[in-house]
Amino acid sequence: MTRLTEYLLPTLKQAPADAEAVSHKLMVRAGLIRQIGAGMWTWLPAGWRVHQKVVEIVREEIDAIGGREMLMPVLQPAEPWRKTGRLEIEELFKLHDRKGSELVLAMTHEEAVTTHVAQTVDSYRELPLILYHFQVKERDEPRPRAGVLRTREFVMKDSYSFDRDQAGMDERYELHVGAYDRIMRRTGLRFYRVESDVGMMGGLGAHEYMAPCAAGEDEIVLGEGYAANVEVARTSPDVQWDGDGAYTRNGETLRVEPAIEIGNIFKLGTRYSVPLAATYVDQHGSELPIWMGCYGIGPARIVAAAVEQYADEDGISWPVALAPFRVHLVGLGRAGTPEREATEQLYAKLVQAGVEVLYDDRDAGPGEKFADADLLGCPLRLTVGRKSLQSGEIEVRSRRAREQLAGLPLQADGPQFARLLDELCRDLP
RNA sequence: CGGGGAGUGGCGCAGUCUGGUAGCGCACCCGGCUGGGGGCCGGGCGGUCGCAGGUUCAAAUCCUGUCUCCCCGACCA
Repeated sequence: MTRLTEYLLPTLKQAPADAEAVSHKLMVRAGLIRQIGAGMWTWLPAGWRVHQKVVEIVREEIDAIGGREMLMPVLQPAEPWRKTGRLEIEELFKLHDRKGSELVLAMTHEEAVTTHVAQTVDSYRELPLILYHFQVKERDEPRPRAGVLRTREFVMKDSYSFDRDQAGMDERYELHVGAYDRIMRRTGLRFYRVESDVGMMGGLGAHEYMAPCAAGEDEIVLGEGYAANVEVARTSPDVQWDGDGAYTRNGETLRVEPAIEIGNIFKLGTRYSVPLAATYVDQHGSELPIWMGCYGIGPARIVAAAVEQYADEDGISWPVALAPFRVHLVGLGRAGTPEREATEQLYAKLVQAGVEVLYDDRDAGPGEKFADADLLGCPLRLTVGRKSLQSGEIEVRSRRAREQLAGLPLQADGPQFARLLDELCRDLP
């Protein structure tokens, strides 16, 4: 799989001086991301593995509700944006090509996807439809902050649903609620689905998926069977707000927690289909506007939220589903020693058995290796040293529980290791 | 956009007030010791001090302009 001596994992003892958020500090320290400008971040190999773990979970669940993956460009003509009235948005990057044509860098893809559906869908027989992609979004943020929590360029999964009528749109919306619930559950994050404000989009309903954590930019109001963002709570008839910090509902005092928005789902209605002329012909021959919904997820924010929620003083502690590697194998002793030889053999077996393993084969001291393993935060750490040769056992440590688990037999074969490690991971948080 | 702060080797910093030719820790390279929680000793490499202009015999240091980055707030379709 991966040997550390052949990898790029630039870990740091000290966090960047100006970093404030835990995820910002730790993701840089663990060698997952590096900054190239304000709100512009590179994902280094280990960080990108985590990002893509999220992407794969999202892809599986959106495919499962009938989503069709595609890819639309970031660079787009300005005209459709003018039609929907969104060319005026300040966060939208605008530019001109050498001929002087007006272009934009897309901040979402309603204009593009609706244009294509308008071009290609004619009949009620072709609806409903869910289209989605993972694509970079560009936003001229007034203030990027906190590492990858708020950036000017980021990958988003955005899906769009197209229906014959409002009831159909509501159905597609509910499918997304189910898919999003499953996605968030699978990531291992603590999250809430909260009612949100329809805002200036003037839509017909919306929810946000919020991950509570200290670096969160938003606040959510929580009670027994109740979760909403503050804007909604303040205007809700059954919630009393004293104008200060305190909220009550049916006599219950509600808690307020900071949280990161990791996803949102939105009933658009005909907000985009009307200006972009996305219509279909129904069974009676009438031309009608298509009913739409849009659904976003930011994988980078899920990654950062996972770091925020589970970090401790030694570093990151990934949920199993997001970890860059399941197993961090530490080989003690220098090259040529018997314990190192045993580690090499173990590594070969793990690789052959398809275990996702990062092997620290550096010629470094044990303290440094253990510290880096804690910092990177893979769920299981296997250690092979002189003790292992004597006992015949590989030491196993859980990153999250920070405790030694039962050792594994050094002499087991690859498939046995794969099975034992799978079982161990199943029991981990 | 308002307020605050910062740009000096890969990272973290000192030096700037009071001008005199750049330093510390870590990292890195070489040699040796060590080998179960960032270990030790010795020897090295590396910096047009963000950029441009000015003042001066002399500028990291003073002046002017400019760029960039961070934090708080506002904003966040």
